[in-house]
Amino acid sequence: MALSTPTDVVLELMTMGQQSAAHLRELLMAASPPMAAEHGQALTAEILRCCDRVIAAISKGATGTGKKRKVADRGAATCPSDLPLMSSKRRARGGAEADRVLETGTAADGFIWRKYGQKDINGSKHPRFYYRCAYSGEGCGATRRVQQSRDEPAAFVIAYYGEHTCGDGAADGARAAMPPAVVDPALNAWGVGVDPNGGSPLLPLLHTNDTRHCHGEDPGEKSRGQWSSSSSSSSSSFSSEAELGTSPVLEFLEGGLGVGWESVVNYLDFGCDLPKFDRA
DNA sequence: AGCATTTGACCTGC
DNA sequence: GCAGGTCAAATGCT
Repeated sequence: MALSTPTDVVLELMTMGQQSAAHLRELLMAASPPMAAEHGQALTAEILRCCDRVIAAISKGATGTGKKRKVADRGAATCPSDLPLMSSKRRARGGAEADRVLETGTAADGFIWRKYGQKDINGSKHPRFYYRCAYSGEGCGATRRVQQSRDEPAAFVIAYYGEHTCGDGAADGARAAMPPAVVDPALNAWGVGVDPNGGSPLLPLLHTNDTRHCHGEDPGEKSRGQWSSSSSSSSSSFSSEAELGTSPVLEFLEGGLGVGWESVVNYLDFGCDLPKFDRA
């Protein structure tokens, strides 16, 4: 592949996805019964809209302002399926850059996550990563766990816990670019998330009491330093899970909609410089 | 200097 | 005792 940057790759993949969706729509129009065609067209239209938005956003952001942290600029071609290969306690400067994979930053779900832990999980050859909303300092209790799928290494199982109370309005737009493939943890089955409130059918299923759309306060400060250890010692006292039951608020397997989405999501989610949806 | 990231250590539940 | 989840010191980057 001659795609030199992650942005190029994402653009290429999104374009592929866009073409596939367009093709699907044509097929639906030609072959499906009216009802199915109607639903199918709505879905494909949504997919196309998402592709357009992502492409537009990336194109706009591809001009080089990408300034997450340095790591975002490095991992280029190595992002997707190579999960971070941690070496020693601290990666050596310089040398291992090619293998570097960003682990935090803007994710495909539009929220900004910060990694706070990593753990080797029994029976899984891939470690599990723990992320917390970057605005947890403001009391946002959302966390997520990311684990590379054992069966399908190119896919990542992501589980969300807790609720965003950080008022991330910008995330709404970004969220529209989420992959449509959703696993309902209760059903343990694939499906297309349809927002019961009439939102984007591409958005994952959320509990109805999910309060993601919270007050949009200015997240002006771009960084908050170390986690204000307000929760001090009781490490597992995180309450959101208790409030919401034992199952994650949202869980889905990224990579369920074919090569395009899978790859794109992997790129986006692991930090290959998704154009930042400005929170300010 | 300040903030982000890494990762070993610690905590908790089973 | 073990495994999963979290903390926080150490370290790197801007």
